Formats: sequence, structure tokens, C-alpha cells
Amino acid sequence: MRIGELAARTGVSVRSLRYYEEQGLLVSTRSGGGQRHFTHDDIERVDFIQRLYVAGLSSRTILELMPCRYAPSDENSDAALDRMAQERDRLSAHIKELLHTRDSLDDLITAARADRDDRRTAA
Amino acid sequence: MRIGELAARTGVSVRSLRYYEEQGLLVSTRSGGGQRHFTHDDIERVDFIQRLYVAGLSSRTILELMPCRYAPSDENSDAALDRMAQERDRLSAHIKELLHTRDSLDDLITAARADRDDRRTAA
DNA sequence: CTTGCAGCTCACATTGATGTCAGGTTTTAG
DNA sequence: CTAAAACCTGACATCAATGTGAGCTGCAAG
Repeated sequence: MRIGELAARTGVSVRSLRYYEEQGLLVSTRSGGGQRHFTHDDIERVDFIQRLYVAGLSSRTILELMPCRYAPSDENSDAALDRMAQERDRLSAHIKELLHTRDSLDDLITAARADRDDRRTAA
Repeated sequence: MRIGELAARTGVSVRSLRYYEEQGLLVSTRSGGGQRHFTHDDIERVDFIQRLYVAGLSSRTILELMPCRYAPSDENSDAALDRMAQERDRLSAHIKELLHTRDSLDDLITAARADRDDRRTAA
């Protein structure tokens, strides 16, 4: 499929897909006049990339993890595996922080509601 | 305390503290020749700001939440409260996504390890 | 008083992912 | 064949938080 279709199917902009390719996250074959062609598998791949972006990984880091998923027999896979475990831990720590922050927000909301209700009752 | 001390106590750079003030997240009194003075409470306040930054809120959004925490009797507090609940939900959704991503990474790690071990056993 | 660290303002640089525009080519539909 | 729609490259713009440097001033210790 051409880039526009991949964009439509993944919800990622054409611009971003070209950028992913430029960063080595995505590979395309060029057809005739130079237009990119992608396979059906690339849809899942783009989804995966997106997920890692959401998790706060940079394109550089995502690139390092790619062999682990798409070329698991590579000799670099040990390093990629370590990298992945490391990112998993980072993500876990981040999640923990966010849970903590959410608790803070909950406390704040509860306090603010109580405060507001106090004021309303007093008024 | 002066800005350098606040920076040291919070682990936030002097540059960033000035930026926070510029964005209205922080208020200082100016002493004599124009130097900023902060109170002890500002330490906790900066920590709070940092936490929200980590949670992915922008300075603009954080600013909107401030009345809720530091001026709860303000008439804007209803709006701030809504905003805060909204951000809480956004954060919750984000956490859910991250948990999902972490699961993906776990699966990947598990698969990659099995794959590697297979290769080692085969060799 | 002097010296030096800390602070001030202003302004420009950086980073990363993405938007956007321009000018040209390919592909597809009619 | 032709027009429109999709694609190409390349370059510049954007946003937000922060870094950095210049040039100047405040403040505290010797």
C-alpha cells in the first residue's frame, strides 16, 4: 500500500510516516517513480511505534528496540533485550510516579470539593 | 530564600524557576535591588509543579489548576475543579495506556528471551 | 573598598516530532 | 490524453521547557 493508505489506516500523518522511515523505524520499497510501498505488517509496526512514543521513548530508543522485535536472531539482540528491560523498568517507575500524581490530584479534588461545599453551606 | 537556594532545595534549575515565575506558576517578592525572594512554602509548590509536569501537563494547564490549590475560595474554583477532574481523567487514561504498553514490552521480552534461549540450546 | 559569587534581564540556541509550503513528478480516473 | 489527486524532496516553522552567554548589578566576606 502507498503512504497515504498507511496513514489512513494507522491514524498517523504522512509526514510522520516519512519521518519514521527517515529514522530507520520503518522500511519501504520504492516503486517505479520513487513512491513508497508498505506491507500490511507495517500497520502493526506503526501501531507499535506509536505505543512506544506514548510511553515516552524517543525514536532513537525505539530504533534500538526494533531488532528485538523484528530481527530477533540478530547478534545484537542481547543488547536490545537489555535495553528493552531497562525501558520496561523506566516505564514502570514512570507509571508509579503517575499513580502518585493521580493520588495527589484526587486528594486535591476531594479537598477542593469539601472546601467549596463548606463555603456553599456557610453562604 | 533567594532563587539559588530554592533551586538547590528542589533540584530545579534557576532558569526553570524564573520561567515558572514568568508563567505565573510561582510568585516572588522582590527585595531591594530586584532579587527574588521565595518562602518556604514555595519548595512544596515547586515540587507540586514538577509532579504535574511529569504527568504531562503544560504550564498553561498547571496555571489553571493553581487556584484550586492556592486560592480555593476564588470564584474560579469551580472551573478549576472541573479542569482538575478532567486532567485526572486524562491522566488515568494515560496510565492505562502505559500499563498496556508495559504488558506489550513484557510479552516482547519474554518472547525474545525464549527465542534467544532456543537459539542457544540449538547451538 | 574590593573581590567574587549570586542575581538580574534579554536574547538566542536547542531538541524532537510534526506542520506546512513550494515546486515538481507519478499515478489513476474519466 | 488530460485533469485531479497523491506522492516526492527539501526547507523552514512551531511548541515548550530549558540551556547558555553577554553585560550589568546586588550583596556579603575579607
